Amino acid sequence: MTGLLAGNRQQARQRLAERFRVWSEGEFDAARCPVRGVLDRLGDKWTTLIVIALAQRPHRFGEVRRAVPDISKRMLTQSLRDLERDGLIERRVFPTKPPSVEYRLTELGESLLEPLHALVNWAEHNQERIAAARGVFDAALPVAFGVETRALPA
Amino acid sequence: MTGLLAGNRQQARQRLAERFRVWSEGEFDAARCPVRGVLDRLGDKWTTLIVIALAQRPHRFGEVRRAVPDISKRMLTQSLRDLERDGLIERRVFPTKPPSVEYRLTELGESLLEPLHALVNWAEHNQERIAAARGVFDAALPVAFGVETRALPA
DNA sequence: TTCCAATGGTCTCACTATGAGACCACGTCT
DNA sequence: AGACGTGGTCTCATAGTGAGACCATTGGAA
Repeated sequence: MTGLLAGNRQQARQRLAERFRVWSEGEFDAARCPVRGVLDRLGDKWTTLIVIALAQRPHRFGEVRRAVPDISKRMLTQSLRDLERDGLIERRVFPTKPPSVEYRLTELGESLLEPLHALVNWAEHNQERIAAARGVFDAALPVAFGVETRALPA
Repeated sequence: MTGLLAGNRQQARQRLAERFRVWSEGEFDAARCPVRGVLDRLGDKWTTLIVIALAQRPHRFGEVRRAVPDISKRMLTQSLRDLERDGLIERRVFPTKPPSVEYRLTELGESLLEPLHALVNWAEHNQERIAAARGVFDAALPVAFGVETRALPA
């Protein structure tokens, strides 16, 4: 197991490093690297959750809201707009009374599910290790001591 | 191509939907779903970039800062702390004068590179489609018209 | 009949997270 | 002697976010 996995990991590492080097070359325009823009969107707290919710099936506005209970209407609207603007979801209005609106993944949005699934998978597999690490870190905080372990010791 | 890719996509879709359903069952504790916590961290604008930067090799504080130029010292410090707390990176202090500090990925952090690479790969492959979609969306904004296409038409 | 809920949003207000930049203590280079 | 680089922390102004009021309409319940 170590062999193949380590191989994949090394490959991933090298490719990411390579990408990063490429981005860093030339003057740094900040928005010069388009991946930044894309990652920012995905990095959004709600965006990812909405996409996952829509992975099941199309949802209406209220359904999304119920599926992701702790999102405010304001942010839900904004996230849906952003997602629609980026072409990841599609918005359909039906002339019912009152009018109903349905959101569904586009083909582009669906293509995102694969890498997203890889990430969610990783998160599920490693959440315990992360929780453990947090416990260790928090326990090691120099609360009882007056010792400042972070500032420069001079 | 359509066959295999579509197959993977369907699989990803179904698995994500399945996960989401599981999370949604029982009363929603918000923090009940640990994946939320992990995704929030990854969703962080800077976290991901720092991890990618460290994929190359260990970096010192100032090096990370130069690698990700538009991050403030404040957020860099905080992001590095969070990453360290989650066990994704390790912090080493060397007793040089002035003391130098090195950050490197842990094994857990390195394991994140694989799904992260998948995501970055997707972002690079699809950034043009996204940019195009944004263009279309922005062009379709009812600026010239007084028409409000978003609010309910009553 | 009248009142309430649900539809999909928008708008305002308060709070919080973020970025810019000063400051620190030390040592080295000019 | 004065400026700079080390890795941070601290304050302050501004940006982003969440809570909740509000809107217009219609259907169902009281």
